[in-house]
Amino acid sequence: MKKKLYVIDGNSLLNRAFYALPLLSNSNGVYLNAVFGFSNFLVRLITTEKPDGIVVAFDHARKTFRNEIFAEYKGTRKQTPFELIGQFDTLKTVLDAMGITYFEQAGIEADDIIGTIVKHSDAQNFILTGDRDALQLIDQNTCVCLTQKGLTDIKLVNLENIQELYGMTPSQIIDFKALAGDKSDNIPGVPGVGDISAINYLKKYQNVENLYQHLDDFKGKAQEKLVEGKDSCFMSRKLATIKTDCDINFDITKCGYIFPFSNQVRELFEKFEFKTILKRTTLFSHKANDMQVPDITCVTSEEALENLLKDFSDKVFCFDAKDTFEFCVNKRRYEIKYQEFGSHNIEAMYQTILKYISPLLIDDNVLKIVPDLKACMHKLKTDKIDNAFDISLADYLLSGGNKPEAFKDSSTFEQIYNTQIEKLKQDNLHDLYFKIELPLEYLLYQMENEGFAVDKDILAHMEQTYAKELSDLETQFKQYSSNPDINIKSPKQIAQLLFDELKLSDKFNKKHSTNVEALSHLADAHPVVPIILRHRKVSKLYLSYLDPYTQMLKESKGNLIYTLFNQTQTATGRLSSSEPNLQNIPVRSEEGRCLRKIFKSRFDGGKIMSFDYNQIELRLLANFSNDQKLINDYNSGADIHAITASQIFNIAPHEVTDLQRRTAKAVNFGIIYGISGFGLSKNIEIPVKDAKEYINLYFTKYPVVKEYLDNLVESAKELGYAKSLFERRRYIPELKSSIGLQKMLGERLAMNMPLQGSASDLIKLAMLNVNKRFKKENINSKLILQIHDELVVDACPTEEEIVKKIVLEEMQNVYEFKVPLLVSVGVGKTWYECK
DNA sequence: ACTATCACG
DNA sequence: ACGTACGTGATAGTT
Repeated sequence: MKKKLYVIDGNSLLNRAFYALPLLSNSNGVYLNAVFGFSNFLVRLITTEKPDGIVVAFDHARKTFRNEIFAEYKGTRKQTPFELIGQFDTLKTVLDAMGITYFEQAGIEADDIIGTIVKHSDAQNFILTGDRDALQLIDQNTCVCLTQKGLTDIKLVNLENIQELYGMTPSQIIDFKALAGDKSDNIPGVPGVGDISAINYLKKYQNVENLYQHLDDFKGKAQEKLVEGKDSCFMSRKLATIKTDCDINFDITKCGYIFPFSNQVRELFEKFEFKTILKRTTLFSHKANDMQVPDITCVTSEEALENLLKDFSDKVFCFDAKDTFEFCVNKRRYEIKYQEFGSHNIEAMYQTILKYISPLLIDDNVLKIVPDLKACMHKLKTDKIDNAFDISLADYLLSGGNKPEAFKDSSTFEQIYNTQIEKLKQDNLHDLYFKIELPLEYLLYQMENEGFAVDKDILAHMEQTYAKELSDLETQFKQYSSNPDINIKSPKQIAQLLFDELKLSDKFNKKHSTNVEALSHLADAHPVVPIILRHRKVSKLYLSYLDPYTQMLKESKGNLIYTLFNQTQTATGRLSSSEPNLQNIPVRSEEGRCLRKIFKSRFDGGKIMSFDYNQIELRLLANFSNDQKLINDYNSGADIHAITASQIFNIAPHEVTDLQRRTAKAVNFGIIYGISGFGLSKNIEIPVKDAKEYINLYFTKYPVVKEYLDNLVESAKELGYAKSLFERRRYIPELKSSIGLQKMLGERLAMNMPLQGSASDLIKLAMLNVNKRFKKENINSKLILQIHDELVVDACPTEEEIVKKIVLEEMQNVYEFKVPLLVSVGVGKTWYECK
């Protein structure tokens, strides 16, 4: 077997990685997205292809021998963004650590190095690049892996398929550029000859020499162009020809690499915070240090635990309750595993542990520091933990929209706490943490424990109905395909059936997308399309909701479904809900909405009550911007979108048509999301020009809003972050990007965060206030869900009125504004009837 | 592990 | 010239 040598165009791939991945920096502010993409690419290459050798080639400087032939060669190239420049050297340190050889040399390009290598290697060569120039190097021993978009999608081009894919032989790639030129490299070619003529000429004359010997075949303009462009043509050919005789020190025996990766690689990746790669422990030859040295003592009996805690005199108790219980006494780490502690299971272990640590937990003079308070409460089955501090929650506020890290070693918690406390004060986050987030964690624990009651009969009935329809739809679908094994759930196979086998075409859908939007255009084109659409809808309802709930309740004695509220998940300060997600129960379509009939009150004769902030984000916009006109408009009490429409279209509110209101509604959403003409145009399917016009009209009517939004972007640029009403931060490094797209994204984030973030702040505060009132007034009804701008209460039959009064008061009066926050109430036996 | 799709605010 | 609405989670298919 021939050895496999992979020759990588370092510039091309690092560039691709840079533009394919979001621009994120590690905590030191170093940009590493391209290095991350490249490293991932290497990992994938090494683990799946198992190459015998890898070598990387880089360009050395902008000026090369080609600039001596033609000064403007690559003259139209844009400056490399500054975020990328430093990543080249960083990548080289990674390659060094992996033992991968790389080449760069003054005066020549990566392509020339690659050309020289493949001509001198006796291996099977695979060139990895995004640049089609390399196709000229294809021969018996060499093929090219072209990255399509990003780095995951790769097209293999070899001697067998190049003709079919490009209509040319490898050497004709050069002649093609000699004729058609290359815009990106600024190779002129023959002026006036484009891609199509170039291919036709080459089909007939094979190469440019032969073509110019048959100039007589051409007439008029075509001949003129060729004659005039002859010099340019041959010069272009020189420019496009990759050198294969560079003076480089290539030795195939030195193209190996170290795998599994050395500790050096691990240390680099740790510094770079490449967590997803580090998690794959099999990639590394040695285990991470913190796994290697278990400086932790196992506690194996109740007596041992009791003795340890007897001596406890600290003012701080650090612990973590997961599958094992870890804690810290006198700076030493201990852990308890249920098997070695003599317990039957984890639950039993924690009940025993609780007996011993409960005095500490309720002692207000002992500070409890934990990495995830709510998770600990669940394990210990108690919220009687006073004077607690959650370092993940603090980290969430402090890292302002970046993903919090996991805290593992309890002996470090106290130090982390000390640092965080200082930082919270510094960043004005102290109040947000102690007055809102930390108290809220206790409330969320309560809510998670309440659960949502389910009507098992209705659930079972719906589950069966949908299961039946689902299997009927699959049978029907299969009749339309020649392939008996076709899978209706595979977008790929559906695209194949619709666009290849049935030859359906949609001029708006060149990408052959199979989403609802694309398929609805085709609904009348073929009877199979409605079946697919129906299947999508039904399988969504069945697989995301009905089936999982059925499974969950099968194993439980009661009829309650419990969700988790994740408090450190979102960039804006919202909660998220999972396992199952109860924040995305269908409501927009009537059929989906029927699922809400499953959710009912736990009380006999009780009611589900839903309280919904009306357009909270728009009302906040009016308040924050202080646009007197907007404030007056909103205070007039009429329909907000209709008012906006009357302003945009310059008509009286009662003259607003449905379409105008819909348009205005979309404009209002656009304002919240960080407006863009393109986004609006796509959303309501109008020309970009019109969308921009509407936005302009809006800002003409509300100039102060425009000024406010501009200021938000300015302030975020200055500070490096956007902030909410209660000082919650979201860092926006994108604003500093020199890449237009990233920067514009940053600007939209800067406009959206203060609105979305403040709305989250406010509903969190309202939840705490509602809870306080419930406690004070001995309410037995239960707050069970929060859905961003909505609270759901399960109300006892006797408390309906008082609950309504309390929740309305607390939500509407949560903060004093010029434009008041309004809340609408829905009440019903089931969640479905809450409208 | 990533992508497409679709449910919600 | 190019391509963008903001924030989530679950599922299945594909790599």
